[in-house]
Amino acid sequence: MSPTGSRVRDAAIELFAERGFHGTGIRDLAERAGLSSATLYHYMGTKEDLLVSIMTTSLGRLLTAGERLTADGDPLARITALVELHVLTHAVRRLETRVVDDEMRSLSPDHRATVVALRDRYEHLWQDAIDTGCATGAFHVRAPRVARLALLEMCGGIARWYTPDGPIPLEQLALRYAEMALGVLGAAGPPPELAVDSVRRTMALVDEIWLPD
Amino acid sequence: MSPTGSRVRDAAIELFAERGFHGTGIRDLAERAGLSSATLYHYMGTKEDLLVSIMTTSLGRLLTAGERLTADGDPLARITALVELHVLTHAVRRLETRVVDDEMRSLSPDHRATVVALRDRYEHLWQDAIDTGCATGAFHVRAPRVARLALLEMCGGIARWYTPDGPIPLEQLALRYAEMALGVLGAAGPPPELAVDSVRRTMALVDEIWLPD
DNA sequence: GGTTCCCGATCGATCGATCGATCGGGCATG
DNA sequence: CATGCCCGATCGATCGATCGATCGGGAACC
Repeated sequence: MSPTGSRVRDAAIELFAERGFHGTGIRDLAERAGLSSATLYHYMGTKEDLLVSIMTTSLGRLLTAGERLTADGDPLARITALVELHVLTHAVRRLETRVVDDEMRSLSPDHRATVVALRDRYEHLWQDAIDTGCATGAFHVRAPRVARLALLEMCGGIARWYTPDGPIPLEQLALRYAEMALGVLGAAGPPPELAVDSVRRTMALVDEIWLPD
Repeated sequence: MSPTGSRVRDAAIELFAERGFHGTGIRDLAERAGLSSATLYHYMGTKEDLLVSIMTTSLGRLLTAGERLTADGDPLARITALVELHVLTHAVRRLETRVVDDEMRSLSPDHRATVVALRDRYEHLWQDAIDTGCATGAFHVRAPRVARLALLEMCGGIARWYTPDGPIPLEQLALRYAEMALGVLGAAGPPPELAVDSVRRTMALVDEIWLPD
């Protein structure tokens, strides 16, 4: 994407996250990007196209990363990696993940269907790890589907309050969330040094997939 | 409130939850309430006044209920009751709790300060129960503040997907969330019959505080 | 001289909010 | 009981502002 195109996208992510899609005007977008409102349309389609593009690329990266992290490993390792991935991305890409999570309702039906399909594929990675863990006896959950929804909300919620200035380093935060998630699933955690290894591996993947832009 | 005033408020809750505050027009509101857009202003102040009123009454009820449920009891009983309360209200009053949780950003600074103050008082009930439980050894959490945030997001998230038609009765759902919350806190759960008693008591309080309208 | 980039001007539509006017039912006065 | 008045409730019309989007043309670069 052209440098100006990226500026437009970044401005949109900031404003959509801050004020919401309907709360952001074309002129706000243009001002933030340092362009006239007319020039904006040289770099984007409609305002909704811009939203859809932000959501699909963000969700697409999350899905790619999730698939790589769950390609092998036992259920405990897989769910741990997914929790770390979800927490880390929602922290380091706080604004765009908020847009993805909060602006689904602003999409027209067909666009929404596309985005929901992506989200469902991602959430299936979680459900599969949880169900397998329940079957092997690694997890003890009475309602696996509810557990998936609860975990996703819990981990994604970090985007609503995280700031890099907080007292707890991000790596520690991811460890805490992994511990809490295993508590939700009624599972015993791995030895601490293995947990740290897992977080470092996940952080490296997040850097690899999210940094090149 | 007058019957028509209630109709206006109900319409606003539905539309704000469905389309967002900025996504809802005065004329949408009027149509849903069965009035002209002019008549709307006989029953409300500005559109934002309507939003503030919805948020403060909803949060006020939650705070009242939370204070009553945590007036006595050990930390485990208190956090269990808070989880049940949060889950039950976010399920039975799904729309208005979504408005409270999602539309904070649509408020002007002074109105937001009012609502945030209410929310902070409510969340302090959670933090106090968690901290006390950590001090007495009932809970085992490395980062109590993070645990509070994680629990609140996990429990409130039910408003994003709950429907009464689901396969799991609401009472069971509350029990599952209480179990998961104790897992997050590293606490042993109470015997099943005590847990059921707690949920029934919380459901009765929710009915008492939320039904009279 | 075509292509890319950019903008001032402007479009019709819709926004939140207000206007003056009307209707009808209670209520005090005679 | 009848009359005249008041007022809550309601509406159609309309306000100025802003919305998302488009146009034709200028400037810069290859």
